[in-house]
Amino acid sequence: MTLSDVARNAGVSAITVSRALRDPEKVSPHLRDTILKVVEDMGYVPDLAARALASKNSGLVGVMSPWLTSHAFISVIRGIEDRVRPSDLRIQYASSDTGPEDRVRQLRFFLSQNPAGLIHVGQAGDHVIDDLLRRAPCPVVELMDVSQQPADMSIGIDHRRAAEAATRHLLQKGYRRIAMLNGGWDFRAQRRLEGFKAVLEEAGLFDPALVLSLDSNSSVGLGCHLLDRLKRDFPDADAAFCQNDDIALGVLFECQRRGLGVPSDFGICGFNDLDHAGFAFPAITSVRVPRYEIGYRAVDMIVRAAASGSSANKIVDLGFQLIPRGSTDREG
Amino acid sequence: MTLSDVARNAGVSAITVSRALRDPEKVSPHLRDTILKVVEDMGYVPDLAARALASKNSGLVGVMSPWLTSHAFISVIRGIEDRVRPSDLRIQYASSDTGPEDRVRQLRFFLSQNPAGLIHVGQAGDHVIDDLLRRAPCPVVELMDVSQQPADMSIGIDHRRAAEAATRHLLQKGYRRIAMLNGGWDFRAQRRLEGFKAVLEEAGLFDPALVLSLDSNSSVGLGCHLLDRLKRDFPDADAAFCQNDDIALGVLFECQRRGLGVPSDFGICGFNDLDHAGFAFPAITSVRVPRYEIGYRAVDMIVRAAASGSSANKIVDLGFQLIPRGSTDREG
DNA sequence: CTGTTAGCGCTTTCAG
DNA sequence: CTGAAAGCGCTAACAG
Repeated sequence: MTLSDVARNAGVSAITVSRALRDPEKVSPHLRDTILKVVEDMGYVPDLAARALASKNSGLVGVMSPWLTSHAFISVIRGIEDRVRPSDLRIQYASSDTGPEDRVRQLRFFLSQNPAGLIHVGQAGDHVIDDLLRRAPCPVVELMDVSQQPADMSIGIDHRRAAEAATRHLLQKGYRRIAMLNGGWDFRAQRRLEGFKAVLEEAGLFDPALVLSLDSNSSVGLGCHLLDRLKRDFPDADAAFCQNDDIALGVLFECQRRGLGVPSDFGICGFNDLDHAGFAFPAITSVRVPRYEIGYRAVDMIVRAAASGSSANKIVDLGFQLIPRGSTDREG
Repeated sequence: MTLSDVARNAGVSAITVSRALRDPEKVSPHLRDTILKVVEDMGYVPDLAARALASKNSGLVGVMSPWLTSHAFISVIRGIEDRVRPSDLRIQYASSDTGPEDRVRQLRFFLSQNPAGLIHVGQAGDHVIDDLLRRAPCPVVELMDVSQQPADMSIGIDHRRAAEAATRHLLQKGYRRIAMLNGGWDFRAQRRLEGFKAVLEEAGLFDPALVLSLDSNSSVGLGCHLLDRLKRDFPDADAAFCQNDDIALGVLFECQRRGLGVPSDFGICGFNDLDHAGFAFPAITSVRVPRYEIGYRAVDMIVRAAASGSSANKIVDLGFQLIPRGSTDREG
């Protein structure tokens, strides 16, 4: 069933039906009602491929992230979806955690579809990707560290400063042998390491041996494992800055298993302020990142850039917030 | 830049370039190499909208779920992505947790795109949706309880039997005042309630007052909250069958906060066997659902159905597995 | 194996 | 406010 079928039944031309559907204002009220009724009755469904081809406007926003399936990204997705719903855009997600060549392939796929916008959770230093993003014929928002120059626009927080705040907090609470526990070393994690290192060096307390990392598909398990290794090799370690709250949760459990008192014997600070952090026992100190808002505003930036026709290299720093809780709550 | 541009530069006709790109076998090796080189040099990117329009084949698989952003769905997505990657399909996700009319809108959106397949995480009893799915001109896989008749195909587990197994386990361990703690009551949760109820009634131990539920956007917080309410109103409650592992985690934390011994004073059984269940202290007994495989095979079923042209009302029961752990490990 | 012709379903552009 | 004509970029179907 096509637009012409509807047009015939309504006694008008195809283009008028098209207008009644997309731009009701441009059709006389009477005709509009007739047409919309026929559309309804026939159960007509427009063909988006044809529409995209004819108008060179797909209404599609591509989201590309290596962490599509991470707990932290869930809130970002919620924000994205909420902002998209009232618009006439659609979102298509692609995970890019499968090596650089696949990443390029995914991006090409998006570009094949005349996207209305692109949201990219960056991997640093991939020139091919950077180039493609820079040339993309649509607004591009990078969800990343705001300290970097984006291809087009970016939104996020300053991860280095967030790490500094967390590390200072641990120092203030009197912890002295502070470890940093990590999953993979993506760009953000590296920025956090810089902040962590800078603050501890200033205090004369930085020990590179206390920076542990390991790839694992279970973050909670990783936390258990890393604490285990840490306490085995460095029994005097007295706190951990964990790169996400799942790791922090694993560390907490492992402390409980070993009978290590938290926060008295060992302090734990997480990152992201996921759901469970505030409800754990003890509750886990964490760095709150406005993830929902990052997703929401990323789409918003695309909508606005598309409307105004220019994006003006916008960089939005949404800021973070350290949330002190029981897991570090002892006298400094 | 279009196919014709490439064709001109390669000194062939457009259709030959088209074939070299999609069906290299059908073009002579020499010509193929020439063409692919020109494509590469020019950085030609095919227009998927035009392709979809001309071939009536979008290569798009729609995934619609009310839990796109739930922890349990993450593994399903991983399975989906892994199976899609080597194929020439693309996935588009839509969340459908925003009311029935929006759900229909989302589905229509997919249908507007000539999807190659549809994956639907079902909400029971929505006739409009059921109808649309039944009429859909493509393979449809429902991720749901396998006890139901699907519109086309379905894959999953039998939630009622899973709940029976979990409840029996709690009985075996000597728990007698067993509560069921729940988020929303979707279809699966209702099936689980049936199983829970049946087993307890058989033992003469079912008490409807011990079935608690509450909507909340924080599952861990919900677990804390529900345990709180449970112990306040029913101090003799001695175990909880939680509808997911996040709730179970909240219950565990709340028990710790109250000084309730787990598993001695209170038994906890979760559902899904999420990452953290096995690493908690004590580790949390849970029901393992093959979520990754459900996603993987769902796409596989679509691919096969598309290839064979028929789906034959396939229903695949992947089975579950009760994983007994510390949180219920006491002498019966 | 390669090319020609026609047309997918819609929208743009330009007339009325 | 409405319509006619043309064409978006690609591929099916047929021919050579």
